[in-house]
Amino acid sequence: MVKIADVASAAKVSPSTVSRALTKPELVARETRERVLQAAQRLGYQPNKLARSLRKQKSHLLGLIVGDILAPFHATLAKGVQDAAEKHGYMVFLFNSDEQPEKEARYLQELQSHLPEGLLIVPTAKTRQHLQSLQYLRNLPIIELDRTSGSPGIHAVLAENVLGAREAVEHLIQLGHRRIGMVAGEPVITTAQERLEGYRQALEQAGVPFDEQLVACGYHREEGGYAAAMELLKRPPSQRPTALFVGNSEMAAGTVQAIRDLDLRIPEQISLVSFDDTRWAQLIEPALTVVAQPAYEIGFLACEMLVSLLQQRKQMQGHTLRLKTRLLIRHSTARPCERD
Amino acid sequence: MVKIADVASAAKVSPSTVSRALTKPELVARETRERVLQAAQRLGYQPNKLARSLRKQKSHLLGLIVGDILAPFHATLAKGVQDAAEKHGYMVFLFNSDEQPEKEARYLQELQSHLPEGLLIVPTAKTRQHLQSLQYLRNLPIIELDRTSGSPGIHAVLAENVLGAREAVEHLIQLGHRRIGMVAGEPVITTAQERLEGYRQALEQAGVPFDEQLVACGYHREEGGYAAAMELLKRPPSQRPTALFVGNSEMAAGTVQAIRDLDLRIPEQISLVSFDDTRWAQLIEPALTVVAQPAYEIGFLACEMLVSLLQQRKQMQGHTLRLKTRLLIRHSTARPCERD
DNA sequence: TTGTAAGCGTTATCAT
DNA sequence: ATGATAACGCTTACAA
Repeated sequence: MVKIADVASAAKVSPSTVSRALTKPELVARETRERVLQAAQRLGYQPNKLARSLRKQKSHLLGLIVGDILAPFHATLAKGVQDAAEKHGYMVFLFNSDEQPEKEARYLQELQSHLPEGLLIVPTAKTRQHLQSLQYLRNLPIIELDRTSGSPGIHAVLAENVLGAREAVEHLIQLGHRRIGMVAGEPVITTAQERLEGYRQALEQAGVPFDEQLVACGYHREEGGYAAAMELLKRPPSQRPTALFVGNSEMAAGTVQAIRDLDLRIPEQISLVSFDDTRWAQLIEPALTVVAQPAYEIGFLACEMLVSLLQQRKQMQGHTLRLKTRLLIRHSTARPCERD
Repeated sequence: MVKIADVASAAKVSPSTVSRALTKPELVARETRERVLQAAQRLGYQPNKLARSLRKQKSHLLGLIVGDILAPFHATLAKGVQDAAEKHGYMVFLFNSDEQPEKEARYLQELQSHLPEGLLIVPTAKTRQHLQSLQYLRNLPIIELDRTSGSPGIHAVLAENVLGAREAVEHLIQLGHRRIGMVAGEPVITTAQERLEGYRQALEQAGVPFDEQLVACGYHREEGGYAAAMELLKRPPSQRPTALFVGNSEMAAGTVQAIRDLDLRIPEQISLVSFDDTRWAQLIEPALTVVAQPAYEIGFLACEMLVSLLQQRKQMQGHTLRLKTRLLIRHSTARPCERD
């Protein structure tokens, strides 16, 4: 590994001059600067960021913890973050909590030891308490993505979950549905809460009484969605929902399976609308009506927010950014069946 | 940030003793050790990995560059790598080349400055030449994933592309297809070459003459797949393939679109088999017959291989690991239409 | 404008 | 078994 000292002797100057020529060119005479730059080039010099970070007490590193890189939503978040980080010259250390608080704790600790300058995180239920014991990390600017941990004064970039859910359910109501079921996620997660709230609001506004029998909460993954949908769809035909609103795309996949296993037809016998747009939602037939989230933008803007926080002196008050969702009406929603 | 010196004074020992107590406990008296450990615990001490890496000249960092984290195959690779890395106490620095050689070059450089101990990469067409100028990186153990750059003596973990493709095409032939088209990727990528080769071999073995008119190469993404499929399917009915073999899942999505736009029915009018298994391939109807790649295992084993290389003294000879694919026969393949 | 020297937090070496 | 010291590669006062 060629280091500053090597460049220095090659250019016949002191190490400090090399350092200056490279990082503060205006402080060094043009002639010297060129000599140094050439030597550096010739030797293939690359600054050692470890040493630089240690000395400057700045790592130019950002930490990112997502729930599950295999989920397109999270992968897209991560891409947005990375693109924004790159734009500002930051590196991103990416981890998966796999939605497991213990893993999250481990990674937070690991991350801390690399002295990141800021943290972006899709929190789990325990994020708040994990952060408490991490003295260094918790004093960093932190931005939460997608959902919040409820930590006081924290920054967050989220989707308009309530509104998005309301629009989806309003769409169903407008089509004439009254018995609308919801496949909701685990209530500990704020997105699940908010989407449920949107569902409630839409019903209330339309004067449809809220019936908790029509809400099935469960594990937020595909299996959970399958089980929850089954529970709702197995009710006697006269009480069975004519439409289902699903809280995320993974549960939606389970819901589609359940519907198929029961030999129901979309949208003739059951209308379906889900949060999250995915490749498969577009490709199945009928294509799914969905509430699309601006995943890339959430990641990108969160990172921009973090960088701007880093560039200011003082910690700003906690700021929450809410990004609009878009209801994409495709072919899984229609008027309810006549028998109804 | 609490450092070793703080722990040292709290435990009334020297910094060296703290360092030893933490990293080589057997070298320090039990009593002292406990005092140190307690002090460290109490103060919430976390070693500064920057300093440690600088001093030890070992970063415990691995670099990973994938083509596109948004593609499920690459995301899964990354997950496998990270899980294996974690198992051995390594951290992974993850980048996306977006399949662009220029981005790859930038990230390789950035990566190098953090002194990773090894590199895992899904190479682009220029990886080989990029590595040439990176003196530090190119002397590291490097493992290529999914495809190879053709660098001499390099290690790689790949799928059995030739065999996988051959099985897929043999399956079509067994069903009675003779006019089988291939939607191939860009020939610069070794996976595309190999899958094409498998296609050839299957035809040859069955005594079906190879017809280059039935092979459409193109950009490996969805648009490329759409265009290529269109080209093949728009031929006059008597020359139109009765089955299509597609080189990867993104092009397969484009192919499905093309088939639908032409109002052809799968599998009655056109059989379809593609490389890569994805969520949508399982969920569309009919579900797609695919050649599934062990993406997670490729990532995991590649990382294991890298770690074992790091733990040996000398550089081993370049070693290539080929992992088996699995032909998953679902419902997009059937006997060709009678008119044929 | 350039050089000298100290220090970032660790760990390895050498004493004791 | 423990402590003093130097060194990893870089930046930055301060001095010249």
